Amino acid sequence: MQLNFDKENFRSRCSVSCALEIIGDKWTLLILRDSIYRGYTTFSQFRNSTEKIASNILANRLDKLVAKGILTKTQNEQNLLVFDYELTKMGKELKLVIEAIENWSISNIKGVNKLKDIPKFDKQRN
Amino acid sequence: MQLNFDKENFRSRCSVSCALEIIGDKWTLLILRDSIYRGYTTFSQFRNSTEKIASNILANRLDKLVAKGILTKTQNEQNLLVFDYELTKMGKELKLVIEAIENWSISNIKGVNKLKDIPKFDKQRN
DNA sequence: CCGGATCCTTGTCGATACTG
DNA sequence: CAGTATCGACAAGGATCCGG
Repeated sequence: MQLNFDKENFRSRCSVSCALEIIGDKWTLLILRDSIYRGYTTFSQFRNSTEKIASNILANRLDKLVAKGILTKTQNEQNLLVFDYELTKMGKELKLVIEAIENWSISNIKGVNKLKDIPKFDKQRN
Repeated sequence: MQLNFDKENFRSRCSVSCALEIIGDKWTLLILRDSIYRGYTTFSQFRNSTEKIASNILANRLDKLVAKGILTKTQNEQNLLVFDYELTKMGKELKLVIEAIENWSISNIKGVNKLKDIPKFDKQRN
């Protein structure tokens, strides 16, 4: 699956600008970080993540990511109350973007934690 | 020069989260795109760029980027009314982030323009 | 418990007009 | 030219509530 410029009414045709309209907000890349690097799939995993996103914002961002084809939403087979949000091919490819951001961060901000040093799941859950 | 986690009061110590608090808003990466890929340096060059940022937002973002050490601000020697905003080493290193975003965009959004295909300066200016 | 929805307050955006 | 001032609209964020 692929997005199409003509169906999205972006504000400009610039590749960077279009991508930022999809992933360039305060929370979306953090959700994707959790999905890609920590393996989170459920609403409450994302909600309880480090930066404490509000549930209404989270629901909104998950919806948008599903609508854009970056995540899929499926009912969990073990627990029917739970939905799993999982990366599509498009979503997995964003790993390179997050990697680039992390590399810049590590080089230029003293004292930050690397993603690989963070436990898959925060202590207070599960 | 380098930023320091302990002096910035970021909301978490995650490398990605910290970086996003600096560059992860709707406009900042577009300003940096213009600086890195188009060689823009002045307020009006940035203001007249493709996506038409409002002048108050632009002023705010330029101030923040200067404060964080990503751009420098110096008075132009030819025209003393003009200031030049130029990339520091930290700023130049963000090219890799923008590149990663562009690569993702080109792979996943049909019909976007590549940065190298965009003229250095938009027609209506200068 | 789980995945939201709703309400409400505060903050930010963005357009326009204006100033030194 | 490089910003400020103002103001309405909208989004963020926090708290709480709710159906399954």
